[in-house]
Amino acid sequence: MRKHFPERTIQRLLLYYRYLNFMLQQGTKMISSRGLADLLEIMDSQVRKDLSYFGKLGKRGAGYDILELRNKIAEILGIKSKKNICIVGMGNLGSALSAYKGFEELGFNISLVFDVSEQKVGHKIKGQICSNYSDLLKLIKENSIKIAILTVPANSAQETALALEKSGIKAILNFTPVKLTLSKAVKIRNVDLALELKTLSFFTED
Amino acid sequence: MRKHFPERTIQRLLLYYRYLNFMLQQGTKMISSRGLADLLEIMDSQVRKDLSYFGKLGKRGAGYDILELRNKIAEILGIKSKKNICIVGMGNLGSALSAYKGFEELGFNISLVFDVSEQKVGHKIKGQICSNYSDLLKLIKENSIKIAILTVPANSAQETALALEKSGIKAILNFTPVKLTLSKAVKIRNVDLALELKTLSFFTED
DNA sequence: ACTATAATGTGAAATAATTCACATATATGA
DNA sequence: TCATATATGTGAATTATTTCACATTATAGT
Ligand SMILES: NC(=O)c1ccc[n+]([C@@H]2O[C@H](COP(=O)([O-])OP(=O)(O)OC[C@H]3O[C@@H](n4cnc5c(N)ncnc54)[C@H](O)[C@@H]3O)[C@@H](O)[C@H]2O)c1
Ligand SMILES: NC(=O)c1ccc[n+]([C@@H]2O[C@H](COP(=O)([O-])OP(=O)(O)OC[C@H]3O[C@@H](n4cnc5c(N)ncnc54)[C@H](O)[C@@H]3O)[C@@H](O)[C@H]2O)c1
Repeated sequence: MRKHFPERTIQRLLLYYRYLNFMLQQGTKMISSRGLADLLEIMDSQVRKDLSYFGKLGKRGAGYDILELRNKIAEILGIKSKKNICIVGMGNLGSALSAYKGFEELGFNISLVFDVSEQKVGHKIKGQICSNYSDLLKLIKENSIKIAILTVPANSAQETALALEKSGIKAILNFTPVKLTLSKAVKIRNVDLALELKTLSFFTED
Repeated sequence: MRKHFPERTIQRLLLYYRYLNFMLQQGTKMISSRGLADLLEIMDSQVRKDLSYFGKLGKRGAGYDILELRNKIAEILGIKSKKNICIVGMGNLGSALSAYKGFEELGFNISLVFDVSEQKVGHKIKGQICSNYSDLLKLIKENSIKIAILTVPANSAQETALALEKSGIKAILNFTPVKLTLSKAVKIRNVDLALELKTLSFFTED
């Protein structure tokens, strides 16, 4: 099985996964590529192509067994094994994210959250006790955490990212509007919400 | 002169815009496509191709005049004219977004925020007085708002989206993990944060 | 058992986005 | 002024992704 799939394919797999789960709850047993495609408003051939990267998962003439396909996708995406993550910067956005159930559903567990502020360190925020940023290196190493969500102010972003790299973090979901510069060993994904809004707005008639 | 460009081009234009602003503050006058490209870690030919969609903006042998280019991009993206937007659902995420300065920098103004909760309606949240969801139609029409950010719970998402459509909204930035079904006249852009995290995680070695 | 219908899996074709390569223009220094 | 270096703008080539088209297999009805 190759390790070079379009990123979009992986993202669609996740969307399939959500719908399959929903259909399971409804008690449906089988679904066709067309059925899935209609739900997502994409082409059925796209669904088949996406799934075909990972083997022959369907049955000609019948479609896909929902339970089987759901489990297969969970396996492909590694959803069964919980991954611990941390959030750095428990301000407006960080604390909102720490309360979000959607991460858990995809196999993540927020096991540490950090801040520098005296008001926050040692206190519960959305059910999580906030750790001190000065213990970042120690705690992340101790807990072997590999993934971090970065929600500190823009002007501390690069510095914080360096600390994360030092502590052994291998992937950062970066919400700051800052281009982080780290070694190639750390994978960075930028989520730029202002950019999302502007893109939407640009392609909208008015 | 719109609509036929890759979406990614528009997004990169925004990133160029941020860097150009920064360089202006530094007092730099000119920048080459290579210079910009290095900052964003992309190809210089990509920068030139992006800009070439909008005319001959540079000077051979010299590069791009930063001020000129910045203004041109602002014009292309329509950043000079403020656009009013609203947020529906002032919970964890909605209230974090309402406090975000990044929207304003790209020409947006959050002029209305809505919730259904008695605790919130009529009270200030992050400096904004929260309006009652039951006044949505009236207030959005009165203020001719065309863009909405949707941050209500998943199970009210579709219903709320329909209300937004009815009130004249033309674009929705949807943070709920729900596929909204509206007429083609309303542009929808989904921001799926769990999906972003999972995509990052999938393509990370461990 | 047979026929009509449904649906997959996959090369091939089409479409989209990126990168290359270079002719052309400008700038700089001797 | 001339030579050299710099850098744009853009077709052409390449690479990536999506869609088509159909041979193949399964199902359901009679
Ligand atoms: N608020 C939003 O909705 C939003 C949206 C998109 C992007 N962002 C970006 O996310 C980041 C955070 O935004 P916010 O609105 O939550 O800001 P905020 O000021 O509310 O929160 C930042 C938090 O980080 C803490 N902090 C500062 N330095 C730190 C460090 N070195 N280590 C750990 N914690 C540190 C602060 O004490 C504060 O609690 C910013 O970069 C912002 O641009 C925010
Ligand atoms: N919290 C996050 O970081 C996060 C991340 C990604 C996506 N999301 C999604 O965003 C949405 C909101 O998440 P949240 O964590 O802020 O939830 P939340 O429960 O904190 O907030 C939801 C708010 O919406 C209000 N509300 C309910 N029905 C409404 C209606 N019809 N009109 C207006 N307001 C209404 C509620 O009173 C509440 O204040 C959810 O769909 C969630 O899946 C949240």
